[in-house]
Amino acid sequence: MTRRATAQDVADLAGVSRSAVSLVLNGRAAGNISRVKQEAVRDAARQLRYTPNAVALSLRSKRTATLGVLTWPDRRQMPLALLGAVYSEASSAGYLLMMVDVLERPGQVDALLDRRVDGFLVVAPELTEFVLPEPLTGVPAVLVNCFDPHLGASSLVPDEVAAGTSAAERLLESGHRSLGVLAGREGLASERRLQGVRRVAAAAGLPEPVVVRTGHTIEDGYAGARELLEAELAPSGLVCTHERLTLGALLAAHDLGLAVPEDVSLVSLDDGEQLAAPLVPPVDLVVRPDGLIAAHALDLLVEQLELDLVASPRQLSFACPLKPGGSVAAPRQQALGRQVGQVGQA
Amino acid sequence: MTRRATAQDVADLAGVSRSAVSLVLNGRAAGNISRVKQEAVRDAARQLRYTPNAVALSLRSKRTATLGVLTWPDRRQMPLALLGAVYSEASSAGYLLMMVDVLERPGQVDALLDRRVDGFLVVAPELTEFVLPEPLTGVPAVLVNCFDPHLGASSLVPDEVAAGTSAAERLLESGHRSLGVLAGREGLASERRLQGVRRVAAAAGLPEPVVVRTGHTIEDGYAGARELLEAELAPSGLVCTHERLTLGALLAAHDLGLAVPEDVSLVSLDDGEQLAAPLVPPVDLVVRPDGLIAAHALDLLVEQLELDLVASPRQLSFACPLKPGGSVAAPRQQALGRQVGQVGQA
DNA sequence: CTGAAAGCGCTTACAG
DNA sequence: CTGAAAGCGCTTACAG
Repeated sequence: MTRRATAQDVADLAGVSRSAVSLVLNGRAAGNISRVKQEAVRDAARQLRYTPNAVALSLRSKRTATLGVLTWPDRRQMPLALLGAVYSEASSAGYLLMMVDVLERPGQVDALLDRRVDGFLVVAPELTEFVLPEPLTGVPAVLVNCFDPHLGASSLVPDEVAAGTSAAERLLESGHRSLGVLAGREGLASERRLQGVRRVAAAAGLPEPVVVRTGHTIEDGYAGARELLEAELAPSGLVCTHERLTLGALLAAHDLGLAVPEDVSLVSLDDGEQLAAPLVPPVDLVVRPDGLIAAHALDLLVEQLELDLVASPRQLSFACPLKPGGSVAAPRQQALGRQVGQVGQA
Repeated sequence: MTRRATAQDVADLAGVSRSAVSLVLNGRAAGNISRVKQEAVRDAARQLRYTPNAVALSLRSKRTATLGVLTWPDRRQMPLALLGAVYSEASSAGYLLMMVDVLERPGQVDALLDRRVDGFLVVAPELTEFVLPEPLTGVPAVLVNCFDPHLGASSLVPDEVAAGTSAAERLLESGHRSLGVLAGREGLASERRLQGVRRVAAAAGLPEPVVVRTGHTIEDGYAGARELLEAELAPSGLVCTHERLTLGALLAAHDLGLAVPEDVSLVSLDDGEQLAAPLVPPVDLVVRPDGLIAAHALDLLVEQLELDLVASPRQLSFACPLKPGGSVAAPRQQALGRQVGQVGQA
């Protein structure tokens, strides 16, 4: 890297002092520096392509305009959609991000602290508890898609129970009376989404939904859906708590010769992978509002940074709207019963 | 953030000078500082949890131990696998990363330069040309999954032609003689992968593969595969140039009542989404060696940084190994012909 | 063996 | 209207 120009270089070229350069370039020249010299400074700066060294600036101002992001993958998957939204909001607010895998490399939290990032964002791949690490106490931080049980920082989370509720209601509204749920075995998100479905069924006086608890892979979804759909009294509508499960369920339905939505209806919850919505048919999706969550997260954090006060932690919850697709239809006449076709690899 | 201890604080507590603190903590105390004072310094540092301010360090050393990463999404998808591998290697080498969406926010390249990152990594979501931006000339930089036609920097790319070749050979070895290709409409990767397939077919004296050029979504794969599989002389083996196309193809096969691999064999190229391999059945995959590429990229860059010389640009190409799945089998007897079932939604 | 000084590149009071 | 000085927090020659 050829050495970059400093304020001194500009001053020399313009024939003024270093402080004059600073004044002019920061718009504080009014009534301090003569018009002629102002122009000289601007010219010199342009000519040398001068831009202040942000490191020096940071040392002086004690601000880096940089945020630390603590995240981690869940089943090899980073919370990409959420991170993207966070990045976008941070950029707009003038911050750059340093991301760290806090599970794999917890020590890097200290590296971030040493570098004097202005604040922290914790972005979880799945709703979970997250106890703020000890070195972060007193440091501005906001939790996204996770929350601190000890209330060490503000948090923003999707309302997963309501999301499950919406999914189930979508099926009810189309006339389904027997619901099945393909639910992840782990994690708060699975738990709450499932809870939402159950709540709706109970409130509507429906029989208990049939639930299969399973892993979170496509294969798991496939196997779980077969179990559900091959049962004696197979449900007519399925809620899948995770996108990859939905994908597996669709494959399973096909293997069983069941058409979606004619033979079985599907509603999926969103994990930000953009996997369920662009399926064939596009699956009805309860969407996590990543953009909204990220925008509020940055508002909250930036406010703390600019006012230089650590606000008392708040917990914000976000509704998840339903994005209609083509995977829900009225159930076939219940009375007629239904035969599971024996097509494809049985 | 409660004010963090400085070297001065440690010196005061230990009753020595600031320079003594620096010497001791940097292991240069030997024969300079008395044993007693050394201990005093260490104690004080521990007690105050002193850790040097990396910003001040950077101002002095002109190194930030930070790398700028230029990347961008392709069809809303970031090159996650590659970025993850790059992150992991960078961490191991002691570097933190600042990532920037260079398409959406090209101005942030300057922000990175102002912050004096030590070097740059450009990580492309799909093989492509990438002309190094003007402000980066002379700055240590390495291109990953892309290359500069003007040779402005070293680059590391997967051998996409050979990847296509491997995919096709996989089918040939199982006895397939009629190949179909579902190929993305855009991008060098599609082009080269397709070229690899064609080359194999030609070399083996097979008929020209039937090619459908299409978009890159799951729906595109679905539609394209139907076109291919419903044709008069449908191919017995399919190569899909992208994971999402593969997914669509599998759905299409199912809708047509074709079992994989009994009725049609499938091989996919890898885009790092981990979508094709965990399918049901797991699809045979030609894998991009992200870990290897990332490791070499960092070696190349770190070498430049530590030797402080900008090496003359090199172009490295990486072979993509085949990861066998369960989606390839010998074709049905050609002579018998085959009927496309009319199951599912036609 | 130890402390005072210089300097990395900035900006902001503070004299003149 | 302008320049010299201090200070952000470090480390490394350099005197004593």
